[in-house]
Amino acid sequence: MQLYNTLERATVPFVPGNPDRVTIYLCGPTVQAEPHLGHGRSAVAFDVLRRYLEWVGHEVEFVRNVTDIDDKIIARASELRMTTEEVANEAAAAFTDAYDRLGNLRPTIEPKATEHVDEMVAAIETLIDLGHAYESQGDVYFSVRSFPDYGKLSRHNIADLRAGERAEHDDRKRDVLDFALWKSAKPGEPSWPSPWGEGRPGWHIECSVMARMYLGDGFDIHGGGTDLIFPHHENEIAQSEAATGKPFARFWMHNGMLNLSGEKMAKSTGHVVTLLGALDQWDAVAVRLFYLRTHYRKPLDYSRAALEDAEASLERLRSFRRRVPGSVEVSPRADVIERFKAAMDDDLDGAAALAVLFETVREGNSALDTGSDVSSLVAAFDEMMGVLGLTAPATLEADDGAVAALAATYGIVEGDVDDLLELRDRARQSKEWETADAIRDALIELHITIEDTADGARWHRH
RNA sequence: GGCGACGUGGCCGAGUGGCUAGGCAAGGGUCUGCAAAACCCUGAACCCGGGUUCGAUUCCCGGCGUCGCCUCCA
Repeated sequence: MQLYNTLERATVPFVPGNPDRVTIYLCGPTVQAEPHLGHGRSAVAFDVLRRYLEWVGHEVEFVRNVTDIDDKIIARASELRMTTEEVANEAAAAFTDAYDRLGNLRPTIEPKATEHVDEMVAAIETLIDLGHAYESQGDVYFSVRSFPDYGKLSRHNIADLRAGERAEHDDRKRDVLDFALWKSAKPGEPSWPSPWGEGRPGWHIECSVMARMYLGDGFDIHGGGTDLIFPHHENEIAQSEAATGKPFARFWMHNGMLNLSGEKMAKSTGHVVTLLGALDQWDAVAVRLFYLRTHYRKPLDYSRAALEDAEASLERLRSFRRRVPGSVEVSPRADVIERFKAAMDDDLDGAAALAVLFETVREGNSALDTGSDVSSLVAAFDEMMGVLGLTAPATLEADDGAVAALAATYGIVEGDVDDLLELRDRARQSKEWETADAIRDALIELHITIEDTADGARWHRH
């Protein structure tokens, strides 16, 4: 298997340090507000990585942190007159809900920053002892020039960074590029005790500490969005490797941004489509398919049309599977699985993997039309759908109220879709096509599609 | 200004130095109640200008354009 390693700027063979336990750390969200579609993309990209690794036989330790203390959470809490804990818990619950609905497996460990402050303080002390950090007016900063490799991930060099520095000069820092490991607390802010007074950890040290604590030094894969390469991941490397002298993570994987009207979706600008909102509007599996259609490293543009396209594609997959009800017990067709693996082994080429899936559907449909055995194709289909996390049934519920209202117009009290289908069936039998078609068309308006088959009418939410 | 990514048919989107991506939409057909849904089939592309090559959408150089990072951010 080959993966693109940002550290090398190349796609290179991926061999786990320990094949029995592949270790992945993914930068999770800062829980200040509810998730948007971009967060979902990152979560899905790495969920597919994890599922694929497990499918090919690895055990995977998958850590995704929750940053539940930072300046923005504090600002939001004071704005809403809530505690930072309340803000964080509420947002974290929204993330969990949205990620579950997307069909992501839960991380094996989901550490919270606030539960690891002691370890962070210890790590900062180590950095001070080693001369890589210094205290200044209750803050502690990492000294960038003390780490010669600084810039190796983002391919920046210190001189260029200084030249392009836009941040205002802060006289507590010895160098504009130095970044905070510890921030002193202002009155009323949540804080933890430390040798430098009451305060809170800086964002970057949180990830360094939690990653090393759960996965050890030199773990396999560190992931996140491309927007985190600099400074966040660069700083994580600096802190960790300065402290230990050992490599921090072996592979760095970064997912591309989700764009809205050609521009990056970002909380800070309010330029967002919320994830939960999208999941109320579209089938969760369609949203997932929308992500997977584009290679994970490329930018992906959100649009209504793109989601509708994904929805239609998903329907093709589902209707194929509906033709062969139940589970299949035979082994999957080997050539299909081989092609699927080839696509996934090539830096998780989801789009190419989907092509294999759709080709399988076409071949399967043709075989069904001629009455050939399709069980090994269906088995392969199920395997691939499982690895991609697309097997969930339709997630959007029929609107019971609207259906009942429709039924009422035909004199049915508290009717459901099945009642309407029964009515339509009777109309069809007596060749009252207008009535039958009116019911069908009205149901389509309610996102319910009817399929007339030899065994009678079936319906599904679309 | 520095670093980086990308520009493929109507739309989305893989990939390759010469040989079919795939999806959506469109057109044709099968089935059917003339339908709907479903299924099958079909076509069309590689930003511009040079260069390397027997041959480039694919490699190299230049241009134009879009986007990301350089500040919090998945």
